[in-house]
Amino acid sequence: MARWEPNARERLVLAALDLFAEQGYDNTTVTQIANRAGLTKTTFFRHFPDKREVLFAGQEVHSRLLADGVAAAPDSATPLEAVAAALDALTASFTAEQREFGPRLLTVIAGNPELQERATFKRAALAAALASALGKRGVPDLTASLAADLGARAFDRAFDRWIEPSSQQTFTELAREELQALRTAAVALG
Amino acid sequence: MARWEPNARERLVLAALDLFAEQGYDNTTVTQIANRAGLTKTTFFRHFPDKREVLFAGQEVHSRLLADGVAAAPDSATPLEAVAAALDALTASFTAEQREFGPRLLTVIAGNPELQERATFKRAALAAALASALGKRGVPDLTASLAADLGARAFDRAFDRWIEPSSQQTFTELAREELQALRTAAVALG
DNA sequence: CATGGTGACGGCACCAAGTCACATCACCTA
DNA sequence: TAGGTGATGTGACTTGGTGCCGTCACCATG
Repeated sequence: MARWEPNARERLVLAALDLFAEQGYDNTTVTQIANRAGLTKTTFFRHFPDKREVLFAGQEVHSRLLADGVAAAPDSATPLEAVAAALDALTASFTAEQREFGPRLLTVIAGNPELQERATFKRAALAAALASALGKRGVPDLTASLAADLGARAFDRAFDRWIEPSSQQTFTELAREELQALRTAAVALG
Repeated sequence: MARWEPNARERLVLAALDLFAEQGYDNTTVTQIANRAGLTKTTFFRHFPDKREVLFAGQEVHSRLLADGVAAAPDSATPLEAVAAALDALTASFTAEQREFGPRLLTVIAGNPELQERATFKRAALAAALASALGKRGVPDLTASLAADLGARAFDRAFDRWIEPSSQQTFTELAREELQALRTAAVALG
């Protein structure tokens, strides 16, 4: 029999989400999170660099999915088509479990400025990954940066719609819809 | 003779900028900043809610300038024209002193992820203020949000150019140039 | 079977950010 | 001259976060 239960990381995430929802982010200490997961504070910080990150871990994976998606798009693809391909790859990686926890996650984040700050930063990181990947295709910086922003924006809006209980469409379908709507709105700015 | 020298806030900002530049953000304690300014840690936190904010304080003023600038634009103005008017108002409020400290400020921020996070958040707050002001003019949400993002982007890019020693143009001129370039690039995405 | 290495965890001490209650002193006004 | 006000100082406290060291299970190799 094992000395340690498996999935320590996942237990920490779930414990944190529970406690944050129950008593608020500020009123929850890292020690409480660790204890609920049957671990200690030290172990928590071995898995996550700081308290906030327990809700945002794994975004490097998302950045890579986006970058690879852009790189895999055909040479003939326009910048926005490449972004669409990247969103296809990213959204396809999401699971039903992630959809299930979505509303609680957004609620907790919405209730705390520190978490909003981290969320904003992570979103910017995703856009930066997209822009960098587009740049490697030869897309001019300004164009790449704008197309990347539309992609990040489409992802956020699609996520909001996807996690709604009444939603029937797939995450990928929603992201494509949102990107198309953003493209139309952007062109109409001129 | 006074017990306290005046301009405590300003002294704290200058002390912080100096120390961050000298020995790095992480290696500088709030107590050090306060002592260099002839004050104590408690007083520092009476002026700034946290250590990072000493470099970003005063951005609420910027948000208000943008919002008021949008509101003051003529009814006939397009969303981007309203954004341009807001940028005029904001950029006109900057002083030669702010330009002088710009490079050091950006260098310090570039050297620390925590500060980059706060900078990203503040930038998003500016865009949100713009978008909200546009919404009050009846601009649709999507359009307002995109136009606001172009505005925030133009501001950042113009600031980078403005603080360069070789720069001859005014901040306002640079912001208008950048906004125009972004508009062109956005329309070309279609 | 024995030995030693590795990896995940606990325990503990420590530093610095941030909070709070209370004291102090200059300045202003009656 | 007395009292009020506001900015500051003092010191104790909580908590996020780091670092060092010990412990135990597992695994490989002889």
